[in-house]
Amino acid sequence: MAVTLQQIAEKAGVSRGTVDRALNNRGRINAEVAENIRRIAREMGYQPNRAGRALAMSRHNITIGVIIQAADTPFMEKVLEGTMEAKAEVERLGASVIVEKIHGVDADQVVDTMQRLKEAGCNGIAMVPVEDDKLKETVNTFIGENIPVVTFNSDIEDTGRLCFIGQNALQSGKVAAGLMAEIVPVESKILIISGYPSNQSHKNRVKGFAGEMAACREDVKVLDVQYAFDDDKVAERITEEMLKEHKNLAGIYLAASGVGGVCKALDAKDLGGKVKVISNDLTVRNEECLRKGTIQFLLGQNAYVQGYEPIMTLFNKLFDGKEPEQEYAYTEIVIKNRYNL
Amino acid sequence: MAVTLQQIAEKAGVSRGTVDRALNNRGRINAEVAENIRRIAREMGYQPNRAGRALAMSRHNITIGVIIQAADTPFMEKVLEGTMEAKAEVERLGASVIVEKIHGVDADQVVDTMQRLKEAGCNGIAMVPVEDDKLKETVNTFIGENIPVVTFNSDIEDTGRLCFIGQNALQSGKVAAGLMAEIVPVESKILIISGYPSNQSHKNRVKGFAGEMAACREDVKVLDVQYAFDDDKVAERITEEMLKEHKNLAGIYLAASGVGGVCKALDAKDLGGKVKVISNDLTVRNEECLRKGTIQFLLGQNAYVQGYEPIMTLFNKLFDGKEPEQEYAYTEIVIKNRYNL
DNA sequence: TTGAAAGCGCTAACAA
DNA sequence: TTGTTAGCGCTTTCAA
Repeated sequence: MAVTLQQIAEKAGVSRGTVDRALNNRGRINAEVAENIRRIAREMGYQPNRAGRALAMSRHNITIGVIIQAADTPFMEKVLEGTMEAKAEVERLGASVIVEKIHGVDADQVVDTMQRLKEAGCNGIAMVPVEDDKLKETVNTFIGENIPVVTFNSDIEDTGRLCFIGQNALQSGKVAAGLMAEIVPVESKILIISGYPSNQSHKNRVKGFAGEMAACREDVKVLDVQYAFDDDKVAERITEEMLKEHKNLAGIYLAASGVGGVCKALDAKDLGGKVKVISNDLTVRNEECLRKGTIQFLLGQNAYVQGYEPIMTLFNKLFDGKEPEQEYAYTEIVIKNRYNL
Repeated sequence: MAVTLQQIAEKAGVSRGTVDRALNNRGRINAEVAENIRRIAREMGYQPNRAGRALAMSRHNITIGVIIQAADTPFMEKVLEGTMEAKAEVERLGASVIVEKIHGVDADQVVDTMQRLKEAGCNGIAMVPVEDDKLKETVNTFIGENIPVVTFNSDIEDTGRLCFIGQNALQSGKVAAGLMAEIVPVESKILIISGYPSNQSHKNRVKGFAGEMAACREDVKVLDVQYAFDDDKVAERITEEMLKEHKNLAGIYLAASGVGGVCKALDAKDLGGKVKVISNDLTVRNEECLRKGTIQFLLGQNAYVQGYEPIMTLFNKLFDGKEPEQEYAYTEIVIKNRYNL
């Protein structure tokens, strides 16, 4: 059996309350007595019982608020799945989680939701932020009021937010480059299709890809970046045009959405599997293309973890006082081919 | 706040004990009353509080025994890491975990250890088994005595063991084939180096690789399987010989250990990066070769999960009565290139 | 500065 | 068949 507070108390000849004060640095205790108790606890290998702690703490009514973009994409659905799992898990330990879905990328709405969550008694907030000054300000206000904020999926820089959980977009681009470098022939051309020029994460993927490609395959020419605005139709048109223009186009790196369009264009010319395609996000449709062989690799960003971890991070902070291990918790970059889906 | 037994009891006009009996099917209760209570619980969205449950159950002294091969390989060290993490986690909920490391692959020793763990009061066993009839018998005896057994890393067939947690070796071979098929040129030759002819998991990897290779790259010739007996020296010699014998050797698939030897042989002829190498296991030395570019891909089998999950699976079974979701819990097959290590 | 005691939600033994 | 109660390990309040 594990060591309990009571056992330590007996050995130290004091009461349970005193041991508690000593081990949790609650003050109101004689320094020597405290030191002695800590020594005994160390010697006995004391590990606090989480169940007992959770039960006693359940009076504190720890509440975590989550602000998440509406789950209208398969990716966000997967995120939400992780969120709901984490919610169930911490609620079984006596805490509460309030999930607020918002639609579109409206900073004001995010700010309003934060306020509402605070009024509802939230002790911590996890959210997918948008780039906005007023939002930054609000985040810092919350921090000042001792309400930690965790960002996930995208980050909001220069604030006191506790940590960010999401993908290292630059690294993701590099991983794609490493794959592409292995599978395209010498002296060939490669096309990059991105989403929005303004999107930070798309930008970083492209940067990582182009940089690494230049570094390890000097013979390959990377064409100017095209933007598909996450639109299959646009991606299809771009692909068609570039295929026409560049005879020896050997590979396409999709830094954002548009797989469907690219595949349609390739299949129409019977080039599926010939022109190598590497893309992002493990959506059902993307996986289909992978299985068919029209695309060669998909890079995943572990949506589930992105939904799950922020809540757990906040819970650990609020419940155990444990700070996250690092400020940037990058999720693993997952490589999928048709066999390990 | 979450719903409690007490709240249900009040609404149903009965006592907490009765609600407990109803929701946990403990019998000794009027069927109609029970049904009514269950309905109310459902309506109120009752979720049992894990902390309360854990605390009450801690009198049962749930003990889990783990039998693991000595941690003298980096892989097993990683497994052990997962084991220790899971141990800490369930012990913080009031259970106990006894980890027994054994040396070599001696069935008798495994059987002895199982007996010892039973005498020490273990209510469940997680282990890396070896193929042996006496061991099978012992496993079945334990099952008969209501002590569930979970196998991990390797499996033991035809017994009543609760489940197996580990890699799908056949699929791992296929994933490797999918990668190799993308990176070797037409009309080239590929070498397979396995470990032991008798090792089930090596055999399955080879089978998966060869089968899939034949299916998707008819132009490529797969040479006869060579065995390196997990020995770098042997792997090196094989590589040297085959390089001499086959001019257009384009790829090597290593189904077991020996990466160091293969790389040495390739580097000696300045063929690192030219002859494509795909291997298994994310050991430090292997990762080094990947970073240097001498090998192209490593397939991981998530050692940590293999150490962690068996304990959690047993704990869920013993604590919640929850059966594992599937009999074969295959760990994800992880693809690593030099950028996502 | 310390001790005593109540209570968190649940299980289980005992009493009715 | 049902109710009552003690107790799991911990936190926290109140009293000493």
